Amino acid sequence: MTKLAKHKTESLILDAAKDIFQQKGMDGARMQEIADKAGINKAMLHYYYRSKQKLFEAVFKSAITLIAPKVIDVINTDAHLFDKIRNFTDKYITFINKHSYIPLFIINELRRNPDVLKTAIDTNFDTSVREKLQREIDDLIAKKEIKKIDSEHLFLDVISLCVFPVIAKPLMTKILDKTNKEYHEIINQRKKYVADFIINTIKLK
Amino acid sequence: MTKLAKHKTESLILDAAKDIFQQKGMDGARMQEIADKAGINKAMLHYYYRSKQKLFEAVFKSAITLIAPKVIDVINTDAHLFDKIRNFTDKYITFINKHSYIPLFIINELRRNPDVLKTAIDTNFDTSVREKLQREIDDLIAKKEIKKIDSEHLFLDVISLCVFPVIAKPLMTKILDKTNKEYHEIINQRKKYVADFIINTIKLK
DNA sequence: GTCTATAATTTGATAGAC
DNA sequence: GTCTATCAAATTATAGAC
Repeated sequence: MTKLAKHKTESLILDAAKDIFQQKGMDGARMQEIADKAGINKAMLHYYYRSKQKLFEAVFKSAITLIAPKVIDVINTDAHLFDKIRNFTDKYITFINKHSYIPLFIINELRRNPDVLKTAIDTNFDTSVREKLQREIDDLIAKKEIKKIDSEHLFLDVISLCVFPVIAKPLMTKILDKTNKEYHEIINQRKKYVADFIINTIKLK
Repeated sequence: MTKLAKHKTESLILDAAKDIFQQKGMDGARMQEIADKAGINKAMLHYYYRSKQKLFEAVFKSAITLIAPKVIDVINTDAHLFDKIRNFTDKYITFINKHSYIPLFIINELRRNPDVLKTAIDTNFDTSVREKLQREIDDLIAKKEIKKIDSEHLFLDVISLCVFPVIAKPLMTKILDKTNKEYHEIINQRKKYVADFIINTIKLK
């Protein structure tokens, strides 16, 4: 039996658990529903993951591990800051739009349980990435290519402008009185719009 | 017996329910916990609100009714667009920072149940407000005070920049490696920072 | 209107056969 | 490893006394 086949059930369970947990959260998810989605018996969930809490933690870690590199890899390239921003808004909005449950899932569960899951975050976001970004910005300020800006606010700006319209999609669709298709088109426009917006604001001349 | 005293229990229940539901969501909230917080018996919850679902809907409607005017009132003043933006970022960040559970509560529960609660939203956000904003923007574009901008993207920008850093506070505090106090200070700075950021981007000359 | 007691149901978890 | 059957605890909801 191959290693893949050997652990086939385990990965079926994890995939199903991702779907259900990310959609309904820890409290709303039902072990029975996960088992049904995986096409196996409920007892198997406990055989492989012992408890709902343990299964949830596996899903949470996989979500962080999936999304963190999307942020970090862009910052770590050698491209110019403007290209990083353009690259990021395009790739990141595409990604979270496809996996639109993940950011809200992380935000929610971290609010409910701020400490227990810190390991997953510490492992994936280290300070060196932020320091690298800060140095790059300081450098461009010195060269008078951009205004004197705060890297932390800039980071928050970019993330906010990309993520919020996606996670608040059902609410904003109603407030703006759009169809789902129309709102989807607005999100697509933002891949370029957000980058232009940010770059326009920070660049000198 | 005064009308206030007559319904004292009912309002004790609603206040307690707001706390618990907004903190833990529909699925995580427990009727017993709400009763304990209200200082009355669990049976009273059902006497006044029949079911958990009905009590939840009362809380949801009150949250929408509390937050919607904060957006609408600012747009409806006769002030210049720039002053509206400055006024909004200041007042809105102050408000949601104080009631930081409300935006996430609304976003979450609307995701889980997009249709049932639409009444509460339709009642509070009507199209005339957005049309008024659009006319004002068109007017300023014609006067060449601001660039040609899309009012819907602008609306999303302002809301995103104000709300996201607050609702993602536990996550962003960790990613930016801040203490709670330091992050709180960053949020405070944004009351002015966000307005400057937006105005700087849209104004001509 | 308010309480105690309890019904009815759901759900995470386990025992034990195969 | 996988399944069926079942337990034990938690939780919403209600009945009925006061």
